[in-house]
Amino acid sequence: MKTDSPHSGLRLLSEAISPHMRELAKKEEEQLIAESLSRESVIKETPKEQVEQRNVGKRKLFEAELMSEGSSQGSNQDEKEASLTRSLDKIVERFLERFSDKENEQFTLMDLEFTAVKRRIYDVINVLEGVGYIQKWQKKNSYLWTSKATMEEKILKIRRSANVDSQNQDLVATIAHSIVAKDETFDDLTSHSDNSHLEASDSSLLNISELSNSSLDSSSFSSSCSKSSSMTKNLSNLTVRFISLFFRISPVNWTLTLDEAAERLVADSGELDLTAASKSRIASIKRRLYDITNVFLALGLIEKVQVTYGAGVHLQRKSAYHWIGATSVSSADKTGSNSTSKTVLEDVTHLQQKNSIDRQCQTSPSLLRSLIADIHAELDEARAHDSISLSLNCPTCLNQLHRQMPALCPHCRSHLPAATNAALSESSNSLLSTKQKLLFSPLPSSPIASSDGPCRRQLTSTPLAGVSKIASNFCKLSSATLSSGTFAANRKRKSSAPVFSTRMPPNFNNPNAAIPRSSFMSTLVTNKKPLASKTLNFASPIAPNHEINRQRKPSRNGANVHFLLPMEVHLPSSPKRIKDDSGLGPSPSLLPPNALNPAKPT
DNA sequence: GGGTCCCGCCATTTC
DNA sequence: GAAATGGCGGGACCC
Repeated sequence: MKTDSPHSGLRLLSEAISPHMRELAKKEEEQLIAESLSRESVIKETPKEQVEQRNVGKRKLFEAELMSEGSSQGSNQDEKEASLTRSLDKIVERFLERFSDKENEQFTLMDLEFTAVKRRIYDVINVLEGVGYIQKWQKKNSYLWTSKATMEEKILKIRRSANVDSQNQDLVATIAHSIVAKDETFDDLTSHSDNSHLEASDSSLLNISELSNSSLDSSSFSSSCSKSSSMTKNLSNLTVRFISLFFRISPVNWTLTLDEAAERLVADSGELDLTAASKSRIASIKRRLYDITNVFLALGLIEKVQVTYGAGVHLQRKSAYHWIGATSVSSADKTGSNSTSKTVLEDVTHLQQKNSIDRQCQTSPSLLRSLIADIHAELDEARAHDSISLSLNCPTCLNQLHRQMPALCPHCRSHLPAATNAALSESSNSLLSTKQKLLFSPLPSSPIASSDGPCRRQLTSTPLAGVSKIASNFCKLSSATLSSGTFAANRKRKSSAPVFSTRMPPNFNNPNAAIPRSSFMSTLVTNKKPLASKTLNFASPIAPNHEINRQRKPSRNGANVHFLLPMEVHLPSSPKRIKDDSGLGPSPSLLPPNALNPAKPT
């Protein structure tokens, strides 16, 4: 745009808007210029003050220009000032009002039929771009409002790129392999698990980078973490990375504190240390995350919750944000239904995560490490008691073969015949299936007939089944049912650690029972921008049972109880059986990046 | 005193 | 060179 004075551009812009606004802007411009000139004639201002005066005038003019024909009915300047939307969530609401029924609509800032401070609009646009609602159009000052479906698709991509699924599938595969590969040590297993986790994280960084379709060159994202420093400086990219953190840091409960997120984002860029610069960087990122969360709250993508760490005198409470997807709390939830709050991700992907192994394994490596220890103990016990050996012998050395996947005899290292391998494989698969059923079994698909209203579900004592049970939340389980399931009765689990309590509090099934205030609290979010809406306890998953049990409490209106899974707990690097855990300790992101990848003992 | 978030300076990018 | 864009830190406000 060719301009010959600071105000000529604004004049051109004002000509493009309504006659009313054009008149208004013209008057304001004349008034401001007149005021400025009169001041200059009386007071000798410094150049800086002059510039500032001019900038203020320009800002006011532009903000006036952004006023719509419909909303510009106010006759005086005070009303206009008051009507200027300044907060990000309000601006998002205006965006949604303006574009809620639109799809793939191109627009410029001048097309926005609401009043807002321009600088804030840029913030919102950038976040909306990161979410996928908006795409920057080819030419300057032009944007494309896509659609909710596009946004959901992008979020799904972000989540997939977080590699949670593949990461956990790797872990499951590792566990499954360990079940049949008796000679694999626990050290190897944990080392493998952690490596896969870190590899997944690293690759997710790259994928997330590629996902960002901002104006920055995507190739600059793909080389190293150190280069990601510049990535985090772009609000759109920061938005993408922030979303991915929900699935990376907290793959089960999708809940983050801003401290964790900021620290992790800085750590990802290789800047996390104890220097003042690093702390300043974290503080700066946090400011941006506040902006992003405000937009997310207005979009209904997250909800604000309170999380507690530890217990007793060590109890710490913090605000956090829980990813809920694009669907707000359903009316069914508000009326007391047992249904979960459905996320858009579920809608889009049709993932039946609730009872799937995949879902069950979306948990922390440390938890899985503990589980692996359980599995080994259980298998040792089973082998000892059930004599699960195979009556197949190596044709070369005649030693007895065990259920192992390699096609080599473990004794003489000779190649086994195809028929022997097939038999071994079949037997291994059978054993694996049995053990998976035993160890990973989801909740029974058929509800158990119950005399006290809603269907009850049988449960197992398996830690992962416990995960599933909590994840599938809202299942009403009486303590009697919980402790008397067939599996639980038949299998006396010798767990190394109470990974998850499978016992509900005594009065859980009795809505009239008094429940202590300190219990798990969850209330529905009624406002788009709630204050502290939920209280979640993120005590260690391997904390004593009573700690877990204290987490549960019906919501204030008795309508909805959210069970969120415990946050990741970092275990000692030693691959010993986990005996206890206080549930305290630094937040995951405070730990060095390699904390999850203890050096493999040599 | 810390969490939150609005304000606006000013560097960078775009035209 | 002007305008658009947006990174960034200050600081007000609130609890």
